[in-house]
Amino acid sequence: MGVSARHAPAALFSLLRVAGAVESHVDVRLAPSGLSLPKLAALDRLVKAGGQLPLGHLAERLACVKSNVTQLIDRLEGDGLVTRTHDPADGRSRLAVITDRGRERHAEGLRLQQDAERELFSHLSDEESQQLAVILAKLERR
Amino acid sequence: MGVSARHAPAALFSLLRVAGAVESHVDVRLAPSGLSLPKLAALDRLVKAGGQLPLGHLAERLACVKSNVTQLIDRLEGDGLVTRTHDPADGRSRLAVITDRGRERHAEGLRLQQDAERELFSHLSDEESQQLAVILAKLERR
DNA sequence: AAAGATTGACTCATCAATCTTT
DNA sequence: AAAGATTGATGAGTCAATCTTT
Repeated sequence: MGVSARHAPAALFSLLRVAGAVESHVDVRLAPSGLSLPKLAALDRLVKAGGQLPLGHLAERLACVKSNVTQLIDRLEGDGLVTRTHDPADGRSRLAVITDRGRERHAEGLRLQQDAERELFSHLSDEESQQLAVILAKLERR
Repeated sequence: MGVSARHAPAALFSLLRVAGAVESHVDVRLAPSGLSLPKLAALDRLVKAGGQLPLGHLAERLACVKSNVTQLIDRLEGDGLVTRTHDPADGRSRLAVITDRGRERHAEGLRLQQDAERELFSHLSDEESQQLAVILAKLERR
């Protein structure tokens, strides 16, 4: 990285803008399922965990704050996709349990999300996909 | 792009996660100025436009919906960084006008944002910056 | 009627404070 | 006291409905 090293101007805003566009594209594709990306992500973690998780663990796996999960589960419960039960092992803890409708919806949403993802990234060559992975890893490591 | 063409697994979530991390990193650096990235962006458009803009035009330049600008300007007005005036040319229109404090804050925030951006992207080689620009352009074009 | 702005209702995220259970 | 969850306030974004002015 020599004296001439200069990142593209407005790389920051470009990255944020594209990420926003990509996110909203996926959201649109997801809309027919009645799911948002955050809701799908929560259902996905539950399915991957075998159907249920304490809210605190779910927050960890979603990399967000616990109060956010409380509200997200409120909405998913309102949709009938999740229920809350007591944790038999610890009276302080609540379990989020996915319902049958929740599993169906998850399968549908996952399919739509993967279609959208394939569509978006199919415009990149193998080489570009590889480059992107490297660059994102570098950016993530501060 | 041959038969073997496959994008990196979870490229979508990787992109969204990194964008979120980058955004929050910049937000942290910006915090001492009392500005958020959306507030800085609004002030920046005003400065670039010579100090004032009708709210509708500001919404266009921020690529967001008008009601969002209404609320953003509410908050900036509360901070004393912007004032609202009537548009002499059209009674329906309101002008967002940046204040002196707003200009100072903008200069400070811009400096902090640019420092953070430089820091983030300095880890990329010239070549990688170039690659990133190309890839983001492709992703943006659907 | 159409354009500009605002308001109200909602999603999603944060933080600080609180309540309950351990 | 500490851990798990919730509540309340706030920021940032969307959409639909409304008010005012053209």
